[in-house]
Amino acid sequence: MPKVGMEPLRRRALIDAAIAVIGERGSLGVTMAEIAGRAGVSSALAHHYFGAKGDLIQATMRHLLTELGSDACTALRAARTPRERVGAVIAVNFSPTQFRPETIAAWLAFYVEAQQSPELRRLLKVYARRLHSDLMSGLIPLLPRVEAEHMAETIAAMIDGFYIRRALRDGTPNAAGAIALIEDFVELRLAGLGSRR
Amino acid sequence: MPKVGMEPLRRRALIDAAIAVIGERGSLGVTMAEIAGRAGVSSALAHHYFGAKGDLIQATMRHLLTELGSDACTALRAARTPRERVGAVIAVNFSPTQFRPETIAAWLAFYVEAQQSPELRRLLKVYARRLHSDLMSGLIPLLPRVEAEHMAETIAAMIDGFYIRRALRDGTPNAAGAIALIEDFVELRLAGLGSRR
Amino acid sequence: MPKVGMEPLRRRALIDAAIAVIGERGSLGVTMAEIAGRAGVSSALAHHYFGAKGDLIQATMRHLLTELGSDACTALRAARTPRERVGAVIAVNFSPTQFRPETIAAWLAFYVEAQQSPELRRLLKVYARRLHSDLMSGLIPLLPRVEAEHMAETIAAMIDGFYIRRALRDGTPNAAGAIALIEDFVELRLAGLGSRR
Amino acid sequence: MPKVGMEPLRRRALIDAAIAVIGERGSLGVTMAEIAGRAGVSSALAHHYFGAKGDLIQATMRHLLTELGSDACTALRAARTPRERVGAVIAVNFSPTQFRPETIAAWLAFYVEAQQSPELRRLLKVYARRLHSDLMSGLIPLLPRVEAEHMAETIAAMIDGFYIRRALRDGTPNAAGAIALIEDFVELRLAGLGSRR
DNA sequence: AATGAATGAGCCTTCATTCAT
DNA sequence: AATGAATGAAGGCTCATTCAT
Repeated sequence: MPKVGMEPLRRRALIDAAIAVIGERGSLGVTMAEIAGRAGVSSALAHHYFGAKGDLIQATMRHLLTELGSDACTALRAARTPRERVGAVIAVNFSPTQFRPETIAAWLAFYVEAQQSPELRRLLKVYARRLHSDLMSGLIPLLPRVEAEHMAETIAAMIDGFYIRRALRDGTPNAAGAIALIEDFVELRLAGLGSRR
Repeated sequence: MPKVGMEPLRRRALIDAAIAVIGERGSLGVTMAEIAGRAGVSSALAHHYFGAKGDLIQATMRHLLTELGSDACTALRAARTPRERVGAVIAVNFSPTQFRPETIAAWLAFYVEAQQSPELRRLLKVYARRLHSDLMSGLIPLLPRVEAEHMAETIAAMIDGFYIRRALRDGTPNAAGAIALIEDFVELRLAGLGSRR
Repeated sequence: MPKVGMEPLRRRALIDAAIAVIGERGSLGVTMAEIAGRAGVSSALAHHYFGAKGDLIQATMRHLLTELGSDACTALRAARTPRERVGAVIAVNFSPTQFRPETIAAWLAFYVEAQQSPELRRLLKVYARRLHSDLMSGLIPLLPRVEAEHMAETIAAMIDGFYIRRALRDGTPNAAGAIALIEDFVELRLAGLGSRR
Repeated sequence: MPKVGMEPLRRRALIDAAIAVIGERGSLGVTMAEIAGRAGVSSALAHHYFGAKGDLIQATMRHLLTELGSDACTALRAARTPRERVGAVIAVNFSPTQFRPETIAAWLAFYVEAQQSPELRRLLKVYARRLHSDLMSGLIPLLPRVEAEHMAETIAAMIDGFYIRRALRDGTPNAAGAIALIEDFVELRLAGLGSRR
């Protein structure tokens, strides 16, 4: 009995395996055989579904991006005020689904690889733009445009900064601490400007 | 043309070449032959002086670390007040010698690789600790201990965050902008606490 | 042409090729490419099936050992008397399947390599022990224990000695001559003791 | 002050170093750098004095051969009767100067290498011939020609056999045991023929 | 749909050897 | 007399990729 409709299942399994393996090793220098093995299939099958290794890597990153995007979307929908929108964007980046050691490691690996691969860089820019616009959607009502821009940039840098710094820590990353420090900054800035929350 | 005393020259040339090549490619996945070729020597010579590839990589990172350390030292000596110390530490990380595309790329590559290599991780932790203590040396006189700790952590994250974000930009990184945003945060926080500058 | 179930065929072909090449060159310093080429496959495939070069070498030696072991077993089963057992053990070591130039050369190469490789040494000791016990199974009924031990040791030394000496000869080794000289010694010793054949 | 007359000293030191290193590693696969290092000089100097590596190896073997030859000569001169000559030849091969682990290992390595190198094979044949004629000089007066030939060949095989077998043992080789077993054979054979000692 | 078989290309590393000093 | 400097050549090994089944 020929198995039909396996394609989406296999693709998903391979992408999950890629995240797991890349996360564990903290590098894109993992082999196709490792990824395929983790997914329980042969490396030939991985090529069958994704073509070259780079394509699987890209698909994996796209998956991460999509997941983050939908998480952000959900969080933003639940926000009632502009200030809550800002908090939601920050929180989602440190949510248990995102801020796991393996995901963090994978993100960093992608950042580095992006310098060689225009396609990966393009994808990361998509993410950066979206993060920026998500933040701005909350900040614009609270601050003058220029200050909002600055603040969005600073928050984004802090998020990435905590990601990269946690990568050095052993053990579980401390999401709550990171959120607290960023929120602290947001509060301070908004208070200083007598913002209309 | 003298043929003696080449060792230090070659070692230095190879490390410089390593930074250049790693920086260009944004990855430690460069070949010994590339690095050696850039330095104008054979790959065999690189092995002769450094042993394995990993050793050259480590030496390169140590070099970067040392350079940053001495830059920081110099900058700190010139600072007259605690507040100036904080500014000096921030500034040095974005000085023209440090915040160049190739150096930035190399740093990121090291961060990622650190997850696989305990030795590289150790080196990065040294850097992190030093950055922290340098910042604290300026913050302690200005803030209560706990707040100083938090602030040091936040500043460090912002520095790393701007590094990683600049890696995505094409063209020259904007050091001044990054400094301004971080300084802005520092000012805000110190003002808010009515600190004794 | 079937493309499945190649593994045992390839493994065997590679081991045979290894014996041939090592035999020709009289040294383990042959390249994987040479062995693989002789077997008609790429060196990558040799690594695929055996891992490292050392593993192929070990497998090859194990093969030689196994073959000698089964030859000896067959020969011993055909022996009717203790005296015939002794003769069988001697004969089998100089049988056309064992006492060929390439096999001899391979054995010597293994002996030498054994001094560096504990694993090879272990394997050679297995062979030595088996030869000893095979000889003893025939000698014990014919001689007092101590004399039997001595004789077994001497015969073993003569076998190895003729092997190493034949390695220097050009052309076909003279198996019959070696057997005759060893048998001569056995006869002499047994006669001298008035043994019960 | 220029050092003069260093050549013979250096050559000797390098040959001794070669024996030591080859003996330790039990293989000719040692590097020129290792040998030179053991002799306390640079590898370039080894090339200066010996040319290629093969030349040093040959010189080393020639040295071993010469030493054994002069040992044998001395021993033979002290022998009063033909029977003593036979004993002397046997004994000299197991004397403390010859039957040391490192010398044994070196000999075996040479035997194996001889299969690749005509020059080394030639040297080993010289040794074999000399051993044979030394033995014959004692056996001819004691036995008919044909029997003497056979016996010389057998003794030679036993000597080489004990060498190769000792290579597998750990620890100090047992010279006395080997001599006893060979002498035992000699006695037996001579007694059996009612020889005229 | 899936895989074992197979390989070419490339990289790290070693080492004998040469040369200028 | 002696050596540090330097390299070409080669080998082991890995890995993405293809192909026939």
